[in-house]
Amino acid sequence: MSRIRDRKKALILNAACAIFANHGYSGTKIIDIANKIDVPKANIYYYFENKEALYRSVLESFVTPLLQATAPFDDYRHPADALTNFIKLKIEISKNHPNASKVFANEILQGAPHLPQDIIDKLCFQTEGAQSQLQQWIDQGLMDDISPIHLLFTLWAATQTYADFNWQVKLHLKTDSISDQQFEDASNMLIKIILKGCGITPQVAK
Amino acid sequence: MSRIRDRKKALILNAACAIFANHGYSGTKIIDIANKIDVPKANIYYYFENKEALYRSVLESFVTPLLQATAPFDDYRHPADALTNFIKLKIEISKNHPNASKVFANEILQGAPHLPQDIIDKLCFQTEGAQSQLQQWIDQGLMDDISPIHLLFTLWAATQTYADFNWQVKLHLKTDSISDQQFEDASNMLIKIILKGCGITPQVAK
DNA sequence: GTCTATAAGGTGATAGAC
DNA sequence: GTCTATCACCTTATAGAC
Repeated sequence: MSRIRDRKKALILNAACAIFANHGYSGTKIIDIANKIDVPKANIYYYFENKEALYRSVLESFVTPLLQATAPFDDYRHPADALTNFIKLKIEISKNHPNASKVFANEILQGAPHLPQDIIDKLCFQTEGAQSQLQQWIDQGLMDDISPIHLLFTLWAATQTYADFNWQVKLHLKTDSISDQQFEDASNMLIKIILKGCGITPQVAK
Repeated sequence: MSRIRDRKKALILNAACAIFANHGYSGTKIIDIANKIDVPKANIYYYFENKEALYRSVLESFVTPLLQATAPFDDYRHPADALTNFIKLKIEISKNHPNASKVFANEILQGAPHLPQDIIDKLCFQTEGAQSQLQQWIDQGLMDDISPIHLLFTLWAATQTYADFNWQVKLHLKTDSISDQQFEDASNMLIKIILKGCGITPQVAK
């Protein structure tokens, strides 16, 4: 309703996201979230019913960008464009929402004990669509015969890793924070390897 | 010393691995580990100093196979063989040690708060070696000019995903457990995409 | 809407009998 | 080597004043 309420909810959600990402569900204490944004602990409970509801809100906040990233499979007629844009979008997510990505990854890692069924259904539906689109392109001879679902697993993993395992990425890139240039390097390398590896030749200019 | 002691330690370690994988460090209760193998809680404390020591032992148990997987970069003269074997070994690890892989992944995800420095050093050392080997092959014209470290990030992510995110893999493959055939499919697809994507032509038979 | 104080419940770790 | 009983501590969640 009120803008103040929404702003404060967003503030809490953002702080919670960071703490949950670095400590997991059980490792996160409400008091740590409260301290991070200098509010009393009870105030958190005024805006969110309990710890689990807060956690689930963090999870849900990540679903929208995640679903949007799959849009290129519907929007483009040629795999070169679709895969290029999909990779770019997924790397953008890793760059802009590393903490939410980590919370989500941790959730999947542990077997999705808190993930609502309707979210699972949405993700499955999108994945089915992407799979059948890839299969069409294979049938049309626009790309090599590669198992669509395994290709998706690789694309998800290779793009997410820049968020979920950014500790490792920073360690080996010897940097404190991954630069825009490095995200672009990652994106370009992946596009190059995936397109060439799938035998996709760029669409002929019309 | 005694074989009985070692067997029991291994039993506890194995149970701990499964629980830590599914609940994280803080979410894991010693009593759950004890119940899983029907021993009293205090018995766990007889074999391991405390919760953190037990957790660290689980982490350490995964380092040996992890380091061995990188061996192909030293053992082979041609990127086709090295990458093929590296992918095969990493997929094998995902198949045989999914829980340990999850514990390790979760540790990295959270910024490696419990990972001993000597393990970090070993991993860095191996990675440096693999990077310079890849660079040599690029310089020799045996593969395309692809950032070695970004290629490694992709290889790690794409292989690990079959262990760490196996919940998701099972969901989309519509199976209760990933079959040997499916692991092989994953391995073959990755080898195909990566070799072709990196412009690597198989070594000419001598 | 905000915050202090406290209730209620659970967990890591150990002492000490066997 | 094994196990029961218990301690000490900590966290979620709420009641009730402001």
